[in-house]
Amino acid sequence: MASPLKKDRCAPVTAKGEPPDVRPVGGVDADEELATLTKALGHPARVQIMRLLVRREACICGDIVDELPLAQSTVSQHLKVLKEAGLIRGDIDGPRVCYCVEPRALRRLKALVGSL
Amino acid sequence: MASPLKKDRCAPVTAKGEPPDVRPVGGVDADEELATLTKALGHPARVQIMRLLVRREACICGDIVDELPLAQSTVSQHLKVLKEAGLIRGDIDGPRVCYCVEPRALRRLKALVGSL
DNA sequence: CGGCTGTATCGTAGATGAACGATATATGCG
DNA sequence: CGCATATATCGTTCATCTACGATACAGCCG
Repeated sequence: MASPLKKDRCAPVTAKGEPPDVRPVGGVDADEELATLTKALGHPARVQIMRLLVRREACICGDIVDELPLAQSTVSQHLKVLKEAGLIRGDIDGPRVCYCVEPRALRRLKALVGSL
Repeated sequence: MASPLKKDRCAPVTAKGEPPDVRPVGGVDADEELATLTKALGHPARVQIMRLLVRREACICGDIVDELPLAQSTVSQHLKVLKEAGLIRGDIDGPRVCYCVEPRALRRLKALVGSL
């Protein structure tokens, strides 16, 4: 049903050709940033969403709702939290929205956590 | 003033001789664990506390209160959150309490974040 | 055009979080 | 013993989070 390609719309998760992140991993700003990112991730549903988006190497759309035991509006709220933290991106794809991981933010998160 | 050694009381932060963590980094349990750990870290004050405890390679005690612009009771609450998440430990050291990072939990957090 | 579908937003209710001051508890000291 | 110090806990207030249903909105399809 529907189009056979519901994924492979956003940028690839494994973006390798980008410049390295030169921002410091310490200091007050970095602390704030780490707190913001971890807070956004600090809910089981949002962890699940991130894993879904990472596992499928492309992004999926509202299929996320089907994977979680939550109402559509609730999932949309969680997606908004992740988006506002910069961890994911939502590209409008016709009537639906295609979410995908923002590789830079994910790498940044790993760097900040790794600096502890 | 007081005793010249207010630190160097808890276990070393760099515990190298421990067995590797064999728990899976995926699955529902891991998702819950990651959410719990990141939620605990998801506040600027708690990030600062973690950094304080990590930077001093040994643990410090109530000096944390002096470093943060928060009331003593508030700091104590944040320490409780971190402790309940397993990220730090508090060893009673006479009249004070000596907090230090729990290296296993920190490594676990890094592994879980790294698995994303 | 008009309806269908997918998504976001609104409004609301209950739960949790953050911060503080006040107070309790425990330990060492004189 | 009684006081001083260090930390935890209590009680409270205000803000934020979580979840839901209802509804609004936007694009496609017939």
